[in-house]
Amino acid sequence: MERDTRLPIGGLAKRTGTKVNTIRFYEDIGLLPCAARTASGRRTYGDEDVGRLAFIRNARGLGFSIDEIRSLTALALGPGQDCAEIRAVAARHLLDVDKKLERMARLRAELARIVQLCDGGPVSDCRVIEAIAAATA
Amino acid sequence: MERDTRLPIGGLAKRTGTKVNTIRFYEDIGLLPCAARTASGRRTYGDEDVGRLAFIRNARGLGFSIDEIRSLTALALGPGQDCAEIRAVAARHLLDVDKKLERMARLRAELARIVQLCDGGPVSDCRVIEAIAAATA
DNA sequence: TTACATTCTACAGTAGCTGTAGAAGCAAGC
DNA sequence: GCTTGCTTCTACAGCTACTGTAGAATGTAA
Repeated sequence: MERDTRLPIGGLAKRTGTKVNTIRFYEDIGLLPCAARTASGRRTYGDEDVGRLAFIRNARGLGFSIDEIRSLTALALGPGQDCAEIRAVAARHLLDVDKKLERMARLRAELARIVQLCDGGPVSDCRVIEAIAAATA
Repeated sequence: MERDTRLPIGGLAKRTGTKVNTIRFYEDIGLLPCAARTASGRRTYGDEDVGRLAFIRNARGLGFSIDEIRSLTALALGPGQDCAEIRAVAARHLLDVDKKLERMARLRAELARIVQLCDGGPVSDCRVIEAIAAATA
């Protein structure tokens, strides 16, 4: 059985695909609790820390902001009947993502149109600059 | 006929939907040329400045970075036969946008799945936190 | 022991602005 | 002429979410 699998900060970094500096940064801003320290002052991490950091990284990967993650973890560690709020945070974020997607799709179309203005024609007929100057996106 | 329609910085700001500080920022970083000044030292802008700022704002709206805009204007004001390069900048940016869109669509799907884990079930069954912790996006 | 890797703190830099402080100018009303 | 209130000026701090660096200390392997 594996036990006492304490990791130094570099180990945690490798395990979670996070940079060492980022881990310290999360601790600084209170997103991660202060790490335990060895006698010489170095941070050590256990399984719980691995899980918590993995959660943070996944949430960031899903586009949650640091503040949203703060809310999520506060709710998750809180009284217990706040699941509706947790869902609300995620649902709100989903709406934001949908808005961004929509906006990006419109932008993409406009951009493609602009690039095509040049397609096939002689180089001297390029209207890309004018098209950007008149863009509506 | 309208002539001598010189604008103070606030007027240019309104005209182009840009904040005053942003205009000064663009001048600072050399994206806009140094503005002409009145006797008392205030910036004044003419039609050309309106056009150039409008171009910058549209390009930003299309997601071009400041550096890309720098390239575009340099090419546009340059020798003249660089249109292929202009198109290349825009096409490269389009590819970037496509990549981002793809990534966001995947993320959106994962997020929707997670939010749905809660749908209709009793509040105490919410698995959003666990789902985020195990997310693959 | 010597060398190299890792960690420590502390701080500067990234993009693209945005906001603020404090001083000066300007235009209108009385 | 004077006051009020808006705009502008410079200069700098702050925002998000990290990332990179310097310089010192500590750990590990040959």
